[in-house]
Amino acid sequence: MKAPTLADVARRAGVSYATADRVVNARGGVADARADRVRQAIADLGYVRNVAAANLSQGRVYRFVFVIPTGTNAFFLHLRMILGAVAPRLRLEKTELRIEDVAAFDAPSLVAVLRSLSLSPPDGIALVGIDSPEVAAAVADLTAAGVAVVTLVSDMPDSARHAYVGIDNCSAGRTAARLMGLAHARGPGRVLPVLGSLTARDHRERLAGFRAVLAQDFPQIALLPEFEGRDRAELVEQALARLFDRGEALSGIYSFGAGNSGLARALSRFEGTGNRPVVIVHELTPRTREALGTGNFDVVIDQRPGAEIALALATMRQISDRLPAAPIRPIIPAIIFQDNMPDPEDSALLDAAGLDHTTAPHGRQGGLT
Amino acid sequence: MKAPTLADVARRAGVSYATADRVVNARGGVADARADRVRQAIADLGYVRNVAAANLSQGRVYRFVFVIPTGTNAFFLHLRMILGAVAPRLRLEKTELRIEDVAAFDAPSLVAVLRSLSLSPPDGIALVGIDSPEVAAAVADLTAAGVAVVTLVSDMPDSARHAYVGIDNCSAGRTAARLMGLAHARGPGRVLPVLGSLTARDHRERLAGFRAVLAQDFPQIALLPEFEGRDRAELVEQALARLFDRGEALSGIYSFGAGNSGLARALSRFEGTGNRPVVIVHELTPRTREALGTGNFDVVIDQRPGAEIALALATMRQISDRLPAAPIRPIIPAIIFQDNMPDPEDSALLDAAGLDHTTAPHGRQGGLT
DNA sequence: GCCAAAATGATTGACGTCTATCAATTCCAT
DNA sequence: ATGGAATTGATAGACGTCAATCATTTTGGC
Repeated sequence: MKAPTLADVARRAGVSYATADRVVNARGGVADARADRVRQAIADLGYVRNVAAANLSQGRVYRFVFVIPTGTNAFFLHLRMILGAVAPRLRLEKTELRIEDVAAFDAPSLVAVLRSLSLSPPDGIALVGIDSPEVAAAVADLTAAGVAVVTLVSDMPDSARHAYVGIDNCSAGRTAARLMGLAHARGPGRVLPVLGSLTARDHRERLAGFRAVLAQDFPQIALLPEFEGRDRAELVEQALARLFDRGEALSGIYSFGAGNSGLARALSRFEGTGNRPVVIVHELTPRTREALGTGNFDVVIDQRPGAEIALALATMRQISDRLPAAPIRPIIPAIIFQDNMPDPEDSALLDAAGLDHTTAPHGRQGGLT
Repeated sequence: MKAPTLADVARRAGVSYATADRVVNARGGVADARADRVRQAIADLGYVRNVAAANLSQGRVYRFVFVIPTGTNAFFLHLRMILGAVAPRLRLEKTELRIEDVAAFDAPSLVAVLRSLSLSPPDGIALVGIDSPEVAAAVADLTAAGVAVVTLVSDMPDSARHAYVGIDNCSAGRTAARLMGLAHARGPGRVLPVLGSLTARDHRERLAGFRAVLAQDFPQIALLPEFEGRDRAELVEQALARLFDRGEALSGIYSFGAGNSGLARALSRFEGTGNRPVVIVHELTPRTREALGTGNFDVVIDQRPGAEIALALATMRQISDRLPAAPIRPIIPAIIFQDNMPDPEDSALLDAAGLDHTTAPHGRQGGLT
């Protein structure tokens, strides 16, 4: 009752091992009729090639590249730190990680990096999606060349990327609105959305989800026009300071871009007064962690970069292994209060749940031993 | 620059391959001095045995057993469904899953199952912890026999189990309290805790966390004595009905046992009145999902059984592989509103983040290629 | 110094796959 | 029919480990 090998397939198809091998490894030079018989035998026996044996024989090393924006954005710095921390261990698993820098929000720069990568293509590339036809074209070239391409954090649904690894940003925005509504259970309020840039798809989606739920379920909350902070802390701080100086009575802030240290500074004037607005932000960073702890922020929605990296790696490996694609589901964000902050040193680690094994099954085939 | 093999170790230690093999596989018959030289060579070279090659040569199959309580508890039914769904795919990875039934909350029954399993010990066992010296003794025997033992959902910190796979229940209770407090931002209230049984460690921890945060940060909320529903829906429904009939003005309910369908029925009397208490429950099930959708519950704290199973499998595999133990971190629960419910059919699947690769690294060794 | 026991070395076949080479067969166009 | 091309078969070595066997050396007790 053990798993069939390629030799079994060859025997069943009535061909030699060499011919069966030519078919499964697409080496060419096999007549159609024979190739069909081999494929039929594979289907009949349910043959799945033994990736471990294959990799052993080839001495295969996976080469994966993460293309990460540069700059002071705390989230991406965190992503880099995790990648650095897991790289040594991954080497034991014959996986080499490389980080390529790219300017943030800069399509031409991203295209240049992708083009340069295609000179000696790695096995897989993870990149933060940007809405741009040129980037989409570069991605298409890479996938055509057999590179596994996944989008990280922000998707490019209209490109040829194999999968998106990240949270459902619309759902995250809706969740933020629900939390905001919960905190306004017994009264009206005025809420300000602060974002990085409307050119980023993930930010657009969060805003749309936030708006939709507020409009539908919380008519007592007035939504102010969003402020575009361009991920720059000082801009955020200034804008809020001006608002507060004008005497604007804010009951809530939803900040879903970077630059939250500016937000924290602007809020310091409320310390001890007890009438600080409700503050919901994205991404657990040293700053937001601190603000949660001191009670200056209420909620952090974290996209769990460790889980994202783990899933990205597993996805790229699976594509490289030519395994039947398992459905990739979005990362479920963590909703964090001062009471359930994960251990800071743990957040440098990959998130639990192995992907070889944590691969989702195809359907409802059911049946235990 | 490739990874050292056992042949390299033998050469470095100045012994034959056979001797080195005797050491790493604990076959005995090696003089201490020589064994030490081999171990030194292993340390010097950083040798890590190639598990894939080893398994290939042995035709190894992992045998893992999940000991799951019987009964109508929706959460455990869900766990069983996930296990059934992933079993076929795991077989491709040379992993055989088996479920053993055990009566819920019943230490003698659990001991009997564990004893029977030790007759032909599997490679790993995952079980729901019960506070009991007899169970702890049975676990100790199993680990001594070389079985990888992990506790699932509820821990047994004083036993010899290798790891706990589940959420931090104290933190979950604190989170629930924070959410409850957020919803009471502008006024006092009376909150009722509903639990399954105080004999279950996970329930005790949730209650303790919930109490602590309410007492510390939300003095305006009065905490009623907890109700023990014994995971039985009809008991929960009756108790609440009596309470409401008496005119008790509840502003919040935190239910962290099973039997939430009874809670939903008891709450139906508030439909359309707009003054239903804030309801926070545990575990995403068909019932709680429905109640979230209709607006009868506000928040579900889900321990993500798919992620738990994935992590349990990865952990057992890692122990079986005699790999350096990576720290096991708690599962981060999902906080779910009507706005961010995961796709129902997805919840039958394992959670993302492969564990071979999603294994956490040891420390801060750092350094990319 | 002798003998048994213990320790060590040397080697082989298996696991399933990939790559490569060479020989043998079939096909097709002329 | 004949030659060249395309197809097919047979086989070997490599990957790193494990299990097993048998031969050889060393050790320790007397």
